Amino acid sequence: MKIEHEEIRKMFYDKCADKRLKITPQRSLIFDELSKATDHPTADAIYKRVRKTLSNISFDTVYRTLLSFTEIGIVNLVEGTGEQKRFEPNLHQHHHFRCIKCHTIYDFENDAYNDIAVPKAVQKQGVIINKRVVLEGICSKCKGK
Amino acid sequence: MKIEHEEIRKMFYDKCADKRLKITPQRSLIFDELSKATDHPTADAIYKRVRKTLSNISFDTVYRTLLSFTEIGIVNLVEGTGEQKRFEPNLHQHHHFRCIKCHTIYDFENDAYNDIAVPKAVQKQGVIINKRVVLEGICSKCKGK
DNA sequence: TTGACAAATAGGAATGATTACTATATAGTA
DNA sequence: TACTATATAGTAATCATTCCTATTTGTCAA
Repeated sequence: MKIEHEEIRKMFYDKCADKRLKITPQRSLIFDELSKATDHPTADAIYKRVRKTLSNISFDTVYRTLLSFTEIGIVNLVEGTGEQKRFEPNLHQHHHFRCIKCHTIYDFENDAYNDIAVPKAVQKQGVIINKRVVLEGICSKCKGK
Repeated sequence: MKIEHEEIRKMFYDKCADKRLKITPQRSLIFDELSKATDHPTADAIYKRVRKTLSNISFDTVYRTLLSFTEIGIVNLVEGTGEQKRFEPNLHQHHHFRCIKCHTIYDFENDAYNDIAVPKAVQKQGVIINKRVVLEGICSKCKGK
């Protein structure tokens, strides 16, 4: 556990250095906070969490930082249908089951999905960077509403 | 072609009657306009199109109507990463290739993707209504920017 | 280690999408 | 045809996101 945390931190430093992003206390904190998160938080949720440590951090900084992290690939934007942006750490490939009632997103891993073949027709249309399966439905909690 | 159009229209009437949605000129027009669309338009884009026919239709009506259609299943909300909501007619199952640069969404059909198996673990978490594969990457247009 | 400078930040204001409100009009039904 | 629940237009309010500016701070080269 400890070791993995160190690895993640090293990846963060390396990637930032690589992409010429300065390591600031704000960025370190935001990265740590999102790395811990398992709930696909919104920018506002992260803002509330980091304010406990850096009480005068601005929302804009949190928001911009999350978008920067997304651009350099250490954070993912979760696909959704137009609500607030939601973020997640980009630590290992996984897929989503999304409840259409409560909008909760459940992560799951699946090797078959990771290895899904890209159709030839699509290969011609561009370069594929990411493959994600989205299962939509109604979760158990909402089913028994 | 003519026949398919009639079928789509019948489906629209049946589904609205079924869900107790009144058939209004506004709704018919919005449905027709989206059915023709192949570009995953935003509510605003649909608003601009229907205004050519109903010049004083309100944006709110268009927006609410699209959301109603989504709820009764004759329209899909396109999964994205937090930009404006985008809509598409729900006429046949398909999948998406999304360019992370220009945000264009390319539709494609693929039987293998339609038939993808739902993991047991997910089956326990809820009822799956929809399966969608999202391929992300950079499209040819953006590649040669 | 220090100084210079591009990059990043806080705070707040502006923008743009979405939702809410209300008086009026209308589709569906008896 | 007349009634009634819905739907609509027009507008206002809300909320997420982005922009702006003066100030601060990492980073890098000397």
